[in-house]
Amino acid sequence: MTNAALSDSSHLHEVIALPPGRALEICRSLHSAILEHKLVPGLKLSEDEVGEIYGASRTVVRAALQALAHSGLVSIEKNRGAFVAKPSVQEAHEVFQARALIEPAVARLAADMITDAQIKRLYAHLEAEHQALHDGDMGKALSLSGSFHTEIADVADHRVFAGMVRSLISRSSLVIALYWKRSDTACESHSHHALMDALEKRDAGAAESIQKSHIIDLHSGLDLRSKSDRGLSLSQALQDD
Amino acid sequence: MTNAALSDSSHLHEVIALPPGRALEICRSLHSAILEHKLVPGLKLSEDEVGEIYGASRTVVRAALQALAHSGLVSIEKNRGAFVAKPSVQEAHEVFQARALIEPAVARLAADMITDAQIKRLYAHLEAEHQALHDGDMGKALSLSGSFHTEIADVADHRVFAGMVRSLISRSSLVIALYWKRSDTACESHSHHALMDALEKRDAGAAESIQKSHIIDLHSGLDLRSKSDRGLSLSQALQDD
DNA sequence: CAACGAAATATCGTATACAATTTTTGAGCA
DNA sequence: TGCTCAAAAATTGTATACGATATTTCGTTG
Repeated sequence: MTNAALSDSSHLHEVIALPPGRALEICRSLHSAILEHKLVPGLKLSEDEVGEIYGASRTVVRAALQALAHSGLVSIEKNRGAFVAKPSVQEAHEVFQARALIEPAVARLAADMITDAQIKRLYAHLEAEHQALHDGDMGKALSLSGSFHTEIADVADHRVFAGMVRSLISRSSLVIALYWKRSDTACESHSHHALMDALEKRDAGAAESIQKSHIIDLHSGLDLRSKSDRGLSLSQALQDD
Repeated sequence: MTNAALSDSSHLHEVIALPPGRALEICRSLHSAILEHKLVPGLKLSEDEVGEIYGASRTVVRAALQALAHSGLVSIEKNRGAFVAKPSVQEAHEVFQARALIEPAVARLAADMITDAQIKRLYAHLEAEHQALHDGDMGKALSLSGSFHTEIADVADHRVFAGMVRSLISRSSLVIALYWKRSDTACESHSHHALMDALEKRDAGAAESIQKSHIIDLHSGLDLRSKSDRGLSLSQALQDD
């Protein structure tokens, strides 16, 4: 089970705008599952099926799916149903461009107001991330790696930016599921440690520039060539026989 | 009636993530009404009442209200219902801080790729804004003033930023309804014309800095002192008798 | 045997009914 | 008059039923 203290779903209600209840629970559960890559992009989320799994009626499930659709994790097609979203190459670029603009500004804010308790908490988070990697639980490691960013936003105590970051992190998770090309997912934690150093020194400028480099680095770890550039054209595929 | 060609609701489905249907129509209608300050912050949006107005069942109305809740225009309280959102002073600051970061970057992008047809369209938009002011239709003028910003985002052709700008503009409208202190709402259009000059020259740097100044100027037009500073304390109110 | 098309099935869209909760009302009392 | 509390009314939360649309199946035909 995901450790609630280190998961980002505890504040989800602030960005999901759903009142507490079963719809929110289903929403959180699906959210976690998608972030851990247990549900792959494109997978169909049938209302009946989801409802049966959680023991809820379609009314409730629909509310949850619509909430996830609003945050970009699910796409709903009229009269066809809900699917785990499949961000296009274009959207993948846009998500990381937005992160490169917003997250450094958020890191700057966080450096100016972080408390000792929060520093401790973030180190514990890194430790959990490290542990998940050690255990070979990639899904959890990825999810924790993302929620590290949302926790920075929480430190900045800026609801509006925090909401944006949460949404961007979620979509990044889908982008990574679709387009990640690097094998060394572990290198991430190095950047996170560097950011922690800057935060601990309350060095806002350093925090901002480290975060910016980190996002750009992540962006460069994606294979965002268009399909035709990736040799998946029909003619080439047929020649392989 | 709002001119559809100049309203920002035509692209709403992209950010609302609601499939076409009556729910989206209700959503759009309420959205416009809130942006035109026909519905004031804090107003209760009863499901039955809204449903009767639009001739739809509560099921559909609920979907619309939840969509609006997610975009921050409506707040839903468990077992109490939906209300037009009432942003706090803190949130008001945050919304304009976010705009000051994002919109200048968007203006820069827009300057790099704006077409002649889009320039023409934007000038027509400014003309409509001017006309609304001349007619004394404040609600429409305010709404058009906001949608000018979302149209810039559309020019930039960046879905992710456009979605954020749309959401921020909507919330700004609520903030203005609650906290606007300046009487000269017309001065806005001067900034918009200056931005158009920069866009027409494809001067990305100028567009960025003009937009940043414009947002900061708007922010400074708000009275965001906390309640106790505004002389609305209980003791002072009682002394007025 | 592949292509087409119609019936059968499955899934979503919407309305409505009932349960749970909140809000209002007003009777009783100090 | 003003307060308390319980009953009534109103409103939201959820389940279910039915109609509309999409998908699949399968028999027919060229």
